[in-house]
Amino acid sequence: MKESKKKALEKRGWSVGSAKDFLKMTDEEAALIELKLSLAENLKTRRQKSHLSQEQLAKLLDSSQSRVAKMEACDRSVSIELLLRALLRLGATRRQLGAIISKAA
Amino acid sequence: MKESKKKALEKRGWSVGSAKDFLKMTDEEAALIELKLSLAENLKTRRQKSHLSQEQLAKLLDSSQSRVAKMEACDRSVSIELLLRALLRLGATRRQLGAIISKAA
DNA sequence: TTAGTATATGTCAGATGTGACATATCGCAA
DNA sequence: TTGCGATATGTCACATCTGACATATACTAA
Repeated sequence: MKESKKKALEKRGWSVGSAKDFLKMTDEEAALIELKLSLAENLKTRRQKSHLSQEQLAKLLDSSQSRVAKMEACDRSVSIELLLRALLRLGATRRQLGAIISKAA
Repeated sequence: MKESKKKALEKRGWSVGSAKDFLKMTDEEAALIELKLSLAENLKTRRQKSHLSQEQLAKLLDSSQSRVAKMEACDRSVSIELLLRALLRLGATRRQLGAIISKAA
């Protein structure tokens, strides 16, 4: 993982914290987080391309603006399932989800 | 969704139950469940190809045999995140996960 | 400046997911 | 049949996720 990405994640509460903690992260954990990050980035892009505010998207998802903000920020409290659900609601196909997940962060 | 698949899901506690309930399922929900099902099937296949028992895989995942059984059975109580975690632990690459997710159930 | 809109952050009660355990069922060899 | 290893199912305490709310910050326009 790149250092810039690491820092971005630290801010989100991933306790990638010290180098020690960072090294303790297993490969799977790192892969999962990067995967999640890709989904979050894609969600933000899609929303913006759809010219929707977070508030509007929230309504579409039966959720709240604050949660949408957290989804896009890849907050610790956001599950992969929630991100997938949101992307599907925004019209993403299964194939497109696969493409997002395939690509390295 | 095919009728056979629907029945398989009913047994797993997805309350696809009556035709009415079934129709109430949104496209996204159906897509998510099928996606989950694909991951679960792949997990079982991978475990078997690795000649591991559920008990052995459970140890590998710091989990329990019963949870592994539920993962493979696509139980309601199993998250997509848990399935992805397990697949990664079994050596699946991000690209392979993408492929699983791309393919229709 | 002020006001308005969009986004970010912290918190919390209720919902959902998780490992662990007990127990049941299956498949097969002796 | 009996016994045994593997898998399935039900339950539960504890952990994590979620929507909602309050509030903060950022950016424009008047």
